Amino acid sequence: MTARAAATDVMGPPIGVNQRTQAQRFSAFKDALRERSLKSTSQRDDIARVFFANKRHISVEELYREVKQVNPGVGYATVYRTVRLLRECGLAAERHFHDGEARFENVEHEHHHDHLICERCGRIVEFANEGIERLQEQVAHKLGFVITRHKMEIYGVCPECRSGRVPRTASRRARDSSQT
Amino acid sequence: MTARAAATDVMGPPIGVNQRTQAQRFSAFKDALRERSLKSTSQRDDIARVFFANKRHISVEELYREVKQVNPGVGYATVYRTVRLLRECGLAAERHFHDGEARFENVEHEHHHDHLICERCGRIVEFANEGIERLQEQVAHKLGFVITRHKMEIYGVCPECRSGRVPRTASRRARDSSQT
DNA sequence: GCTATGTTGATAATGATTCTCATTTTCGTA
DNA sequence: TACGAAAATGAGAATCATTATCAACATAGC
Ligand SMILES: [Mn+2]
Ligand SMILES: [Mn+2]
Ligand SMILES: [Zn+2]
Ligand SMILES: [Zn+2]
Repeated sequence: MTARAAATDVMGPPIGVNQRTQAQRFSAFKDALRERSLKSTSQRDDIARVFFANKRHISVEELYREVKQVNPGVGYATVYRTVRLLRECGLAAERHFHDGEARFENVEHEHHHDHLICERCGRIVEFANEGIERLQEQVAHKLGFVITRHKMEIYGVCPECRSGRVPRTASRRARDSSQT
Repeated sequence: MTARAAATDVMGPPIGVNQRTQAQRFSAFKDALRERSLKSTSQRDDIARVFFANKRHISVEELYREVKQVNPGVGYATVYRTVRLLRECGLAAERHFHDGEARFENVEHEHHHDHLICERCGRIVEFANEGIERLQEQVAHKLGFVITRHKMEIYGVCPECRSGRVPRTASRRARDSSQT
């Protein structure tokens, strides 16, 4: 979406191409509801719209607050329920970055990716690396396992944080996913 | 410790060599207490002994139950406190395998390792792979990060579970770490 | 319009972990 | 060996994220 570094050798193919538009995602959601004989409601629509429009890796708390601004009546439980629904429909992916709360991101079908997380400022950078994936397969195969999924997160300090002028506190997990 | 496959190419050097004995670990613990001006108590000793003697990847709940058998007066909070202490002393490593509760394992200084987890029976197999570690470093470096730690878990189905005769339920996370 | 059925919001419940605090232990020192 | 400051303990309350409950309320097909 934003600028991309030409680091394809180590990084694998660019992340973020071939994304569905917000509108496409929204109608995919409506279709999924229909298929499952679930009902369309204003709160589901609002929550989904905010989710599709949003930056990546949003927590339920954050999503709840944003939805409140467009539809103040929505309850916490409904946000939880809808986010679970989005996950079940394959439109949202749930992540757990060891900061207690779950985070959700839009699913781009084509590209699996993993994460690099700055322990100082909370920034999250995505990456995909074919070599790592291949080695994982090899290891699993050697041990007789068939992989269903995997999780890999690298924690460290991002370049901005290392360069001295730290983005102070407060804006911790607000800033998110520079999508380098 | 047990039999080891000669899969060093993909797997890296064998895990589990150069382990300290239980007694060595225990006295390292006592030393750590002294260094920090913490007091030696019977409950700390009992909890630590059980932990050092135990199989890998034990949950606080499990540890609590085992400690109860040797010292029924020990409270839940003390087990939590002691396990945290062991972690701070570098004698225990905390893991989170997406089954809600934290698990702790003895730290073998020489060998970092990652995990393969069977989603069917809960079996946990350890592995170390130099190639993966190297690629992680490369990816992080390319993105300007300095790695502090990382987490990688592969989930799948183990050979036993695939071979039909499933170790029924119930023994879920009892069986643990075949240390292939 | 009229229901059957799914949905909602408030709130209680849950499960893992941490905190509180009154009581008890430990251990260096007299 | 006895003291007493400092630390540790156990029971239960508190916390935090998430899920369950349930009465009141929309939705959608007829
Ligand atoms: Mn992501
Ligand atoms: Mn392990
Ligand atoms: Zn940072
Ligand atoms: Zn299995």
